[in-house]
Amino acid sequence: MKEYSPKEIEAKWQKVWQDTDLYKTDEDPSKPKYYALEQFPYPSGEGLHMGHMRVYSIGDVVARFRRMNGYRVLHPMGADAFGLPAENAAINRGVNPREWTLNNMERIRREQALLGVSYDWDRYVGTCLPDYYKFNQWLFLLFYERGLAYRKKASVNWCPSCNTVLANEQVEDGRCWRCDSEVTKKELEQWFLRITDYAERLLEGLDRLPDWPEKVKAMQRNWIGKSEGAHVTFSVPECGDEKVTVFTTRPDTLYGVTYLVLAPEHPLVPRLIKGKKEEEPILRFIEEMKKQSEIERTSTDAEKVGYPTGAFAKHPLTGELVPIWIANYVLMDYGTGAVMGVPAHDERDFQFARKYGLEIKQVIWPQDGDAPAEPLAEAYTEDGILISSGPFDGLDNRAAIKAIADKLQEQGLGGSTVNYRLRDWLISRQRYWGTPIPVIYCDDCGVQPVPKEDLPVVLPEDVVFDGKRNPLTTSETFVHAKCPSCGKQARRETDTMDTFVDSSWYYFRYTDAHNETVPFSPEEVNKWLPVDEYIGGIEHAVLHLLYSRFVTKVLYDAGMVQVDEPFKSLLTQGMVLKDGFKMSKSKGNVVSPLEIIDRFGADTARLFILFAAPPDRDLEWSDTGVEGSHRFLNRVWRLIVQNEELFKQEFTPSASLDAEGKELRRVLHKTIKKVTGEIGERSHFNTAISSIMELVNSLYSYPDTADRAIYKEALETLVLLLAPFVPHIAEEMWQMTGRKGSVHLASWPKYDESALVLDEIEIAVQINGKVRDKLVVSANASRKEVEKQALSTDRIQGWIDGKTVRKVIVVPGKLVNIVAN
RNA sequence: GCCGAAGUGGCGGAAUUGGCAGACGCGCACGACUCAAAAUCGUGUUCCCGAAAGGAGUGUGGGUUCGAGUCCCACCUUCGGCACCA
Repeated sequence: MKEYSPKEIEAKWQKVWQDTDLYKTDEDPSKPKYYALEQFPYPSGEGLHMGHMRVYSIGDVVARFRRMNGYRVLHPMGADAFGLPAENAAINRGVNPREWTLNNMERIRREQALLGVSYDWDRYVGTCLPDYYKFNQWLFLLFYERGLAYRKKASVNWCPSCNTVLANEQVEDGRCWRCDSEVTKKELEQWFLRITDYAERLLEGLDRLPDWPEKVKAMQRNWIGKSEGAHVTFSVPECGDEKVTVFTTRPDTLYGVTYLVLAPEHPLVPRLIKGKKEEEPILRFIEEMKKQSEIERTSTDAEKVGYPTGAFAKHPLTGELVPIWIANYVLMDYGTGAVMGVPAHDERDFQFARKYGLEIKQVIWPQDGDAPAEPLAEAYTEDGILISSGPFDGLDNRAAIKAIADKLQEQGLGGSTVNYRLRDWLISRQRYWGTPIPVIYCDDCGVQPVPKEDLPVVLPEDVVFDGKRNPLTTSETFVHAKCPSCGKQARRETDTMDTFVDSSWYYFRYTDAHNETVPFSPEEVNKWLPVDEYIGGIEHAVLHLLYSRFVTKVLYDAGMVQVDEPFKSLLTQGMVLKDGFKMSKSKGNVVSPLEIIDRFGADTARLFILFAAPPDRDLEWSDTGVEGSHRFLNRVWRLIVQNEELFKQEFTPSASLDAEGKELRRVLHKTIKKVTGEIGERSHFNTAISSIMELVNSLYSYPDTADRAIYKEALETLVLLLAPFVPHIAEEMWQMTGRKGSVHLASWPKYDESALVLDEIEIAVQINGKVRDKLVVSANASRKEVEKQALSTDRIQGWIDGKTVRKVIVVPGKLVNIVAN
């Protein structure tokens, strides 16, 4: 008998598919579209790992399933190829980043092909190639024209190890997302994209994404950090017209303010303390704060430390003077960098007031409680009724939030406002291997964007990689440029763009990958977007996925795309674990996909990874599990090979099937229904596969003497059902059944609801909810008949003997429950 | 502290609308084939007691219901995100 030899057939079919352009995108406009997309890989020097293997296997099932179901499917692949590792390789190994990256891209592409994935390689996109990054620059200019790209001097996150600034989203627990070094602060002039303008739309859009995991939406909501409250402006009489505006979510407690606190970096601080005895210690304190790392500064259990400035602010409604303090717990980059202290109704303020002996004034009182205990033992943060609040006394505090904000508004002293935690996206990077920001600085004309017709601004080759400076600053030919406006000598921007800019629009580019004049044409992009299923890792929940949504909304506003959300459905695949831990070199628990493919074939590897867990859950690698999957494929293989003779025979479907044939037909159609639903509706590939396994078990126990026509049909259908999961072996077996043409172009089988109906059904008979007997009844038996039969069996009679039957519940087709006592 | 997800056999996991808990696979045990082994095929496999009948059982405690892994209330544990956020 012919042996199953994955090596041989996988190489054979991969070549055939390539030679026949089998996976070239179907453009037939009469078919419904489907865009299946997996996050493109970062071509590091490591090659393919199990995480890749998993995401591509999932995406490939989705794409193949849709193709067989009559969709025209876009299923492209590319590489996210700019970024630090290539540049560091250049420094450490003395290689050229471009060559290094192109080699890695080629390698990962080769390894992806070994998985047997159905990509349209003609649409390949590599972000480090000038024909791609040209349009990063084009898009930057679009943002600039629309007032969404701006340059400002700000205190920014600096990674001392990567020698570059980072966006807020790229700092995790005060550490660099890539190298884990502690991030410090630096005052630098940098380019930002105005994502904060889109905060509300980014938040609101999440409600229109029912097919996104709740988890990711929650993370984005958290990150955007919407907070409703009010601005309140206090004046500082001793400083003339100076004002301090605070943000609060509790304007209802305004009459309980007994002090203000400013962040140490607040611009007003120097004026408040100038010439006072407080000046010296406060300046020392500010210096100390500056030296602290982000981690120390924002740690929840850091001791609250404050200093009085000696200055006082005038309460906007009472006119009372309250002391102004500065303290470490107030952050300059949230709200206004100033807060009002209401110790009676805020735990943190309470703590602070206790420590420094500040006044605690209660202004809210429980609805039906007794007079407030003096002094308060802890902050009262519940709802209640206002007291000691002038005209607002007796008002419910919820109502007072609005009433007091309105009053402030009326008097021009503040009013309701919304605050977001989200900061603008800092995109400048002081590194070489990225897209040059297309800007020129002219002494006479100022900031000058590079004209679109001059794009791309190409990365120069004459640079020095010494690990100390931004290499671009070492290229004379690059730095010196002519001012596009006046033509005089000018200086070119040497920073490059965050690579997350590159990946925030690549899925548009796939629709029109070779367009030389614009990033993509509206016709092409509108044919395919939104992405119907986007598959990738959870680690991009607030990075790539947030940036992509932002960029899409800007392109929507610019009239370039018709969608304002790029990814209709999102599937975040879990990690691949070994012995309970993420695979990593340092743990020494890495299993190489290529080794597995070499030993068992890609089909086995794909099958195992899809079968071992639902896609969104972490998956525990199991060597014996892989062997099990391989065993299953061998089992299927033998089933087909053993029946090669059968496939040569023609059958006219028999008018009446024998009992076994009928049962097989029922199992077959049940399987089609199950597999179709599990892939198409639920993305539960593990249960789809398990039901195929059950079908195979049925085929193995099907007697030789029973109907052959249905047996043959079941075998052929089995191959079709397996095709999305294990494309090579399915293709080989499809040929054995005598079919011409690829199984991957065949139609997905349809199920016949009437085949699912049974003549007789086994139902459970319960007494008081416990199963006591089983009963086989005719499928069309009436409730009454079923009840009668259930009550009449010997076993049931024995159980109800001496008891009174109170009630009998008949659930048709399922069970009978007899209530007796 | 706030938000999100999850807790089911020895293990991965299944049970889609409240209806026979443990599908499918791994592992394990036994059997067949074999001189033997591998491969393959078959049988069994939640736990306890038992010859059988039975009893217990989906993190814990309560509730709703004829009936709860599934719904409600209160808690525990684990994982993930945010957080001196005003």
